[in-house]
Amino acid sequence: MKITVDDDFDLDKIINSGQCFRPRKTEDGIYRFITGKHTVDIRDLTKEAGEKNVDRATELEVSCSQNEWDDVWHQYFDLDTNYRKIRKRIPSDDLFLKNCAKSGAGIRILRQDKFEMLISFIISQRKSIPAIRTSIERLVGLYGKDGFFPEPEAMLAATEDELASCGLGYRCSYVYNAARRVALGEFDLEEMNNLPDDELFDKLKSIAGVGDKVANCVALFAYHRCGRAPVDTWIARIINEHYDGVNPFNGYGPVAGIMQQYMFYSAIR
DNA sequence: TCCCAGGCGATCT
DNA sequence: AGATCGCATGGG
Repeated sequence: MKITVDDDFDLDKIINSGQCFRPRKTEDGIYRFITGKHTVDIRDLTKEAGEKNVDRATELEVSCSQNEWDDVWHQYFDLDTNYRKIRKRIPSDDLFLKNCAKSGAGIRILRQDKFEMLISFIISQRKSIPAIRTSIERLVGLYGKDGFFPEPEAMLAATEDELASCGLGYRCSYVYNAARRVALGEFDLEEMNNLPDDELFDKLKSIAGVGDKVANCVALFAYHRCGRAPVDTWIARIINEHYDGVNPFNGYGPVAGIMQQYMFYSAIR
């Protein structure tokens, strides 16, 4: 089925923007995304035709039905938000950000699975992105069904040796305890969707292994709190080198997280 | 082999 | 509050 997206939309940038770890591009140029119990294969017909242009629409060929696209993937890719408009509203005196946004045009802030983001970003601390991917895929292999990310309940049966075999190292107890607390209902990740940003942030941080950075990543990439801007080593370096050590993200208001993604992508690519 | 990775918690001052 | 330090593995 064909889908037209009349806004910034670049799947290569999305899967390489560090916000997701499982989506991949196959050798045939097909992008595979998985969220919850849904999988979709996408081809970018515009890119294949060599006609990719940030100011024009993108034609996609998707493997799912129109209903599934509308119910799942439309929201997942945040297609109700106009990124082009947001990107062009960046004031020209912030030249560094403007250049980052130019190189990152096409990135979207995905609405990803809450439990998957929580576990993934707990794992992410002090790991390279390839190493994060390896650990997550091992978790999926051990506790997931049919290639989907594990249910929290499935991880209750985990042993320390099994988790260690996923390369989690000292994060084993963090991952196990987070999964246990979600499985036992101590943390209702869906209910937390109703909390204001600050309360969501504090609640996430009450999980061992979740600090400022991980809590902001979960808030941004699972709860779509686009005013949150995670500060990691890359962003900290940018703040020091380009903003005189003063965190600029408060000034970006409700789109701070989007600006953070442009900068992060620009830094790691 | 060596170095460091999308940080965090504990333990200081 | 702010600074420092140890931490388990895996990529490059």
